[in-house]
Amino acid sequence: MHDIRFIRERPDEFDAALQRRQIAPMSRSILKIDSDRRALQAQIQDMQSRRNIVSKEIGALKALGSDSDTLITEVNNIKSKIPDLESKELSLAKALDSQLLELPNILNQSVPAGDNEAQNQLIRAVGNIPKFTFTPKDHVVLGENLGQMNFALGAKLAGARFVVLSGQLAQLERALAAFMLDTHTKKFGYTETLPPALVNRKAMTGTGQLPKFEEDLYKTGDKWLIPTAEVPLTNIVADEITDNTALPIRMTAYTQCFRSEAGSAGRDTRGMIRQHQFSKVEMVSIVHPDESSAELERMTSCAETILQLLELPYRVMKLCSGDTGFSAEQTYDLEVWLPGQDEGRGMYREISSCSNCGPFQARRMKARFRDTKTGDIRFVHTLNGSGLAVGRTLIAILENGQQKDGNILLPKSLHCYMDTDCLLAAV
RNA sequence: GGAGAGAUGGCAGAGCGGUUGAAUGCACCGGUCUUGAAAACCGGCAAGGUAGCGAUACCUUCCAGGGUUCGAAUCCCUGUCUCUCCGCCA
Repeated sequence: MHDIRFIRERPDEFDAALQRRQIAPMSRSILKIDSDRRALQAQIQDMQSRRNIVSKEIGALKALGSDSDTLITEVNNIKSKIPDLESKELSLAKALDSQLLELPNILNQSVPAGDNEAQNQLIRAVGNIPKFTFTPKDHVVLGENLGQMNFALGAKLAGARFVVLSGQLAQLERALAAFMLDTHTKKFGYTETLPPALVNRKAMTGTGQLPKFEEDLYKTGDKWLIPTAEVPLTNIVADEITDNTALPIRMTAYTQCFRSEAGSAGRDTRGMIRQHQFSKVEMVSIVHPDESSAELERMTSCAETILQLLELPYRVMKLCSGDTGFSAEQTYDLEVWLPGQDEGRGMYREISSCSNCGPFQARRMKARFRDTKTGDIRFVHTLNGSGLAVGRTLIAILENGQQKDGNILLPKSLHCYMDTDCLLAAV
């Protein structure tokens, strides 16, 4: 959400920021509503003030046993006029709110201009792309050869975009989650957290999924299934005022994530790349405004460490203006190398996304901190990042570790979690 | 699911129709004292908004939404959540 005072003071700057998001100027229409509302508000406040004064006088007169009928008439007269003005004021406030809630975050200056992912900026590539003496297979073939990845069964139980893992692959999923959580908690100081997987409308609005992206979400009753643990983790600080001394707050969680994938019909239909349900280890940081830029770099490197420890080659991309998400000021994507994609030619695929949301989410959810020295109360900055998407990591392990015979060599970091260094093909 | 109790400032906790935006304690901030610290003492300290250059004034908010009243933290209704007891249960 945007600061209305910023729009009042610097409407041109605001419109320019919208422009970068391919949105037409809005400051004029927003400020019109805003000034109408404030005029109404001033009028209401004058009446309320008079009402309060007269009511106190009535009280004083009653205490003396004097007659107060004229004053009561006056107050009733004022009161009869207030509700109408209030309802007008309320509808303007709602109009303003609904406009502001649907506008995306202002991009950081450093975000490169661009229409789509093709214009994202390569920051660095890390690790060696494996060379194969044979045409590498994709994870679907590898998983089915292991006899432990069954898409037909997923379809039978739930429908398209579901899978059933079994045996060592099911264990691998659990091993990866444990390995990631252990790394983030022990090495990087994140607090392991197990949040609800269903949340209310308020939480979804706080992080920015609602009101604009309802169609991407699954809903049951009056609750929504989380599309990412970012939602419950970030909303932990909603409506709170924490002392600056408690910052930064760093949390990590392993959860299932649910996405309707409404906008991606036909894309990535093969394999486990894009499922309705997937698991992810998420990192969330709540930080002082001065620290959020550095925290984004730190968080990104936490996610990178996982890839490095798993010996997976990847690259870091800085998202361009057209590819940066609604709530983010700035985003780094980590893309892992998947040698089995594109008929065995291989390609990079997103496996993590680390974003600095600045005060955008904090303002929506009223997450603030108090500077105990100055007494100032300000909005915190929030960041979130995947560390990592577990299903896609599993894919990467299979495709990068594959041998000619269909066996899968596991990275050293996982040996103790898997009690083996290799998955053996069943066929 | 049944029966009761409750929801007040960062926390604990008074208040139960008007002078209460809210006692008191803790925490926090400033100061006195001290070589320094602790203790003690003094002072400050809710949030959001509107108007104003500003001192400041005013409005709203005591879980949320309705209602009663000239006036509601206080009374009534609904919802949400919490606690206690009983039942059921992974």
